Amino acid sequence: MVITRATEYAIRTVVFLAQQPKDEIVLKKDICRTQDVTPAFLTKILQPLIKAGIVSSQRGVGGGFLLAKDPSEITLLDIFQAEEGQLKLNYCLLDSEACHRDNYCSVHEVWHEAQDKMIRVLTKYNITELVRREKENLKNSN
Amino acid sequence: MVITRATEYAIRTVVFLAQQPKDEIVLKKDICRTQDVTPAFLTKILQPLIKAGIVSSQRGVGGGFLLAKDPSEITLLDIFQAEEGQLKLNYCLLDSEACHRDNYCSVHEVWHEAQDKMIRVLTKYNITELVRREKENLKNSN
DNA sequence: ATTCCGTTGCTCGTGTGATAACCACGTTGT
DNA sequence: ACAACGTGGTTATCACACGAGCAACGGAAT
Ligand code: SF4
Ligand code: SF4
Repeated sequence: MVITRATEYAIRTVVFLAQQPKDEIVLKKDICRTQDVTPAFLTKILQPLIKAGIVSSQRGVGGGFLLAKDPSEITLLDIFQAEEGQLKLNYCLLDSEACHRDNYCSVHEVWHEAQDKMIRVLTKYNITELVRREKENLKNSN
Repeated sequence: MVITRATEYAIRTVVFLAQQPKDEIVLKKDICRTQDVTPAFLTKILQPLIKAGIVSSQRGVGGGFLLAKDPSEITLLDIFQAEEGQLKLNYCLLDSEACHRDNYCSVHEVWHEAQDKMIRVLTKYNITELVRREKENLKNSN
């Protein structure tokens, strides 16, 4: 019951990209340096983000990565699901075949409610908002 | 990001015990039969519940398991934490040494909020309530 | 002696976190 | 054109931890 390091790094990466000037192409090694991820691992992490249409990439000299869409249209849930697949707290929540008790089980309903609440929080703030709040946090700490 | 089978079975077990007449001692094999768990695995699962003071056990002839306290005082979070330890969605949420960014990171706050919401749901209903709702669900489906 | 639970150790498979080798593509200098 | 170089892309592999489950033996109660 904990998010993977891949998801954590993916979020850091997207937030970092969103902090750059719009359409600025960022080198992999710059992401690595600033976000404390190794290049090899970041390579792996970026692919799902690209496939999910969150990040796009450019090969060759002057290549690198940049956001594929406006950060205000990206949520933490998008990044999470790109890395870990559909969010589910228990198997019975997605596959109705998973447990024959699900039509009367009251625990099922509680997991469902918990999951809904969680998804709501993860979609509540987009990346633009998170960047704004981070900047504000830094300003206040000075 | 999914609860373990151990937690799932532990919850089933506690709910089952709560459905029995008060202070009725239940055999391990009866729990297994009704809740679809193997005895060997259930043995392992029950120990944390006993250590957490949720279930108590009786050895010897006529022995078995029963709830150690009133089901109205047991929440799903209690059972979860007995099996999986402290609930945390990301490492930075419990250990403040885990990430040096935590004093300004806005994502940290979001995880915190998501976790709080989840904990609130898992403590909202006690086992007595869950048993009542399950009985009601069964009645309505007939 | 019997019938229970408790403890311990083990297996086996899968997932996580990470590395590296090699491939494919774009850019640039000639 | 084209070759060299600088990027990211793909794939295979690794060590390790964890999840899920099994079994053997030990210990308490009756
Ligand atoms: S018993 Fe309830 S909570 Fe558990 S898997 Fe079945 S439906 Fe889901
Ligand atoms: S970057 Fe933020 S969310 Fe990620 S571990 Fe650090 S404090 Fe937590």
